[in-house]
Amino acid sequence: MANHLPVDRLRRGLCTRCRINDISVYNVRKYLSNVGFLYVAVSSGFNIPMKLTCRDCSLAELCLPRALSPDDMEQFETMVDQRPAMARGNFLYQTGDVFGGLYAVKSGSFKTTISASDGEDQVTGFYLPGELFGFDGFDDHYSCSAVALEHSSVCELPLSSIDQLVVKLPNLRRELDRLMAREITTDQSMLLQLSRRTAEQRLAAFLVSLSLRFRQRGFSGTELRLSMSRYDIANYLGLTAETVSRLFKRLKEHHLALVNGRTVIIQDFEALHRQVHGSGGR
Amino acid sequence: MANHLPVDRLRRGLCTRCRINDISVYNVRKYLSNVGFLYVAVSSGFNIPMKLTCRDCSLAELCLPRALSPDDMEQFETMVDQRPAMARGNFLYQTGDVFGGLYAVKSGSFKTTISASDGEDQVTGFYLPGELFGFDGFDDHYSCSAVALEHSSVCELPLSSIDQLVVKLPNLRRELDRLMAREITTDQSMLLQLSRRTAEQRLAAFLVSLSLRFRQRGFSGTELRLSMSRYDIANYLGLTAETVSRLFKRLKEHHLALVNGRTVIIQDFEALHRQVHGSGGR
DNA sequence: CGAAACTTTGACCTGAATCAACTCGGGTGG
DNA sequence: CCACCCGAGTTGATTCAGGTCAAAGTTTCG
Repeated sequence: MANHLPVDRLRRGLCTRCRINDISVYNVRKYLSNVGFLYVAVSSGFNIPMKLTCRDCSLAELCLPRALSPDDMEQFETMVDQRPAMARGNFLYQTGDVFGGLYAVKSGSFKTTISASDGEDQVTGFYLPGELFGFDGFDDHYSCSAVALEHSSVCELPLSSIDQLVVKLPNLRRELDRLMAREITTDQSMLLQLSRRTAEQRLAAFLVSLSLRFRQRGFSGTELRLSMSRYDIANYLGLTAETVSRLFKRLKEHHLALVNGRTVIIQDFEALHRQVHGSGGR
Repeated sequence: MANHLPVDRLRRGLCTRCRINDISVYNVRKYLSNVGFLYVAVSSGFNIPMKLTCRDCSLAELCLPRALSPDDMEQFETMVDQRPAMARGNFLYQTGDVFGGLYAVKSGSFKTTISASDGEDQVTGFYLPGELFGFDGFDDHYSCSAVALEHSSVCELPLSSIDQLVVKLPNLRRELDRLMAREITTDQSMLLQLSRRTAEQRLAAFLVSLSLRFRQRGFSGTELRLSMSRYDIANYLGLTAETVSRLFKRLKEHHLALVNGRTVIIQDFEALHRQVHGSGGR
């Protein structure tokens, strides 16, 4: 069960396999150094409490406070609460809960879902380490539910802190506005996806987006481990699990990607990219 | 060419037919008073410049500053620019334009569209008087284009003003956050619409939403005049114009609504509402 | 080790897209 | 004032992408 990650990230405590960024407290069994990469296998050791500052966090340059000066960062840190790790399938918040604050993924991953009156759910987003979510609650109550897709942990920025901080740190306000705008933009491009793209194009877009986000986080952009089920992917893309399964099969046949269970190896990123932006939808 | 509206709205200058809220400067030809309603016919008189304060605006209780105290409102007013009226089909801003500010619809209506790399457009929203839009630009550049669907005018809240005001008026900041969150929420419920609902349900939801919004604005909730084409509606709902046309026909047959060109008379609101929330999509 | 949850595969069906006429209404210019 | 034109809207015939149902694998995890 080995995986690779850049040395400097390991030093600062990022584990790629389980994506928990407190690797220093983990039981590291074995590692091999190799041209800037280490192969590590990890086990157990979850839930060890440890106050990690934002400055030390391996996700610092991806996360909310990245726009802040060192001084501002210090103020910011004191307002952030680190939540205990959560098991897969647990809710961080549910539809209708009073807005408590925003959350940054520290490790693991989350999905947000909105539910129709008849019980049908729609997955509205997946969130990877360093990504901020919870904006759907800014209007007093969360309109979505957030569920951990695997063993995960988050940092919380409570509403009260936000109100205090945005006055003191105008940069933070701008950054929050920007992130919120980005949430709107991605939702809207999803609208375009869902109504104007074929199933094939949607899946390609999904893989391309995941690949880019993984790479940004220092993971491999070509070997991905999906933390969400076929059902979640299908639901997110407005398809059925069966269709997603068949599409994965087609990707294999066309040598665009190797898919085995939840492991995806992207063989031809360019081709996938072309498929997304390729001429016309349906 | 007559239409009705509450007396108190007329005094404050709201015309229902053309939805221009400077009716006092219009040439009112004929009116009949009747149990709190007036029937008016209006003509010509567009583009007469007139500085209208937010406090006098008939949309005050719907628009952005509604959360402000009279004192705050006074500060707010000075920052709002009234833009000249625009003809149908003109762009207020286009994809890629540098973010200039947010816009509130004063009269008429707008659509926002996002365009795919291949030129295909997707309508992401329709905006009625009193509604605020332009949030898609908060991340430096507008990701959508905004087009006037009819003769329309807007109030502009420039970015520089926003930055100044949110510091002075915390209520305004909260209200902006709330509106932005609402934008996210409606986009996400559109995601659900597009991927989990049948064509019939989507159109029903569209009509229900329009009806409620018209009513909120003091217009009739049962007799609507659509300012957008079948193509726009279809595009917004992820359908084709042909399908929308057939669905309207079906609504007529089932006596749920009378549709004639761009005039819609809702006959059975409850039934439409049930259709939206009815058990299961597809 | 075994149950439950997730995936894959196949056969079949259907809702909405596509393509192609045709109609209607409003504006224009002779 | 009317003939013409053009874009918007309607209607019908046909097609097919992706949904549905069913049943057999395959992980995963207690």
